[in-house]
Amino acid sequence: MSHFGRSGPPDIRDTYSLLVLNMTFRTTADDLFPLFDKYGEVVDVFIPRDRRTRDSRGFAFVRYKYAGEAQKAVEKLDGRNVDGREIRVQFAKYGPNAERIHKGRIVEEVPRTRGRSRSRSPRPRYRDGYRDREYKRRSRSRSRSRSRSRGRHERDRYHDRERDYRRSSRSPSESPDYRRRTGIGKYDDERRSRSRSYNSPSPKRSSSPHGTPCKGSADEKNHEPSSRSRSVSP
DNA sequence: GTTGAGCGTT
Repeated sequence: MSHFGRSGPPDIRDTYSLLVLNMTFRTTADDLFPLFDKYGEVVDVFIPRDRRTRDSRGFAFVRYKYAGEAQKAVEKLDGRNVDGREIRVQFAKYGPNAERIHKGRIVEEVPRTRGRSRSRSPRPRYRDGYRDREYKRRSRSRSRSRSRSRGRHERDRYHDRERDYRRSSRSPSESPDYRRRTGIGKYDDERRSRSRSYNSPSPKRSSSPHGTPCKGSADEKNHEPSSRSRSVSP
């Protein structure tokens, strides 16, 4: 029944997309469909989810067949309590392929890179950039609210993914060990050799005389005797 | 198990 979003976008030619925000992370399309279907013909309900965890991201897209119904749903369902949380319903602003949408309807298709459209719009991300800058300026002791949990977790997850991918290296040729073994990493050897020549104390080492007059020196001092005397043996 | 501004799919 509600296999929306399972086979890709059905037909967004003459549909009006609504963006549902502030909904629960556990709300699914099955929960939204009946709600929105009561106010009009819902063509598709899609909830962007994580690619790996398949977790809901907290918002959904509801496509209506007619703008009037969509508008009605926006007026009626905006602020409706769903699963113990007031959802925010509004017209989608951007399409799946970054098309410009007006009132939920695509009014400007995405310019294909056919070469014809030489006058490609720079399409600057003022939103992200501005937000980032503002966030940077507002940071310091402003770590309140502004849940960027997704971003942080996303990075960590991606890191984990990369690590997993590396660990499960399908072909040994992609393994660094293999590269070094084959001799491709001779540069690494050279670099390592040069780096290994720590006979001459490089000034950029951890022990900077007048670089880290902080507790680092204290720690070193603290660790020096124990490490040198090495009297602490099991 | 958590999270809370946002704009999207095999």
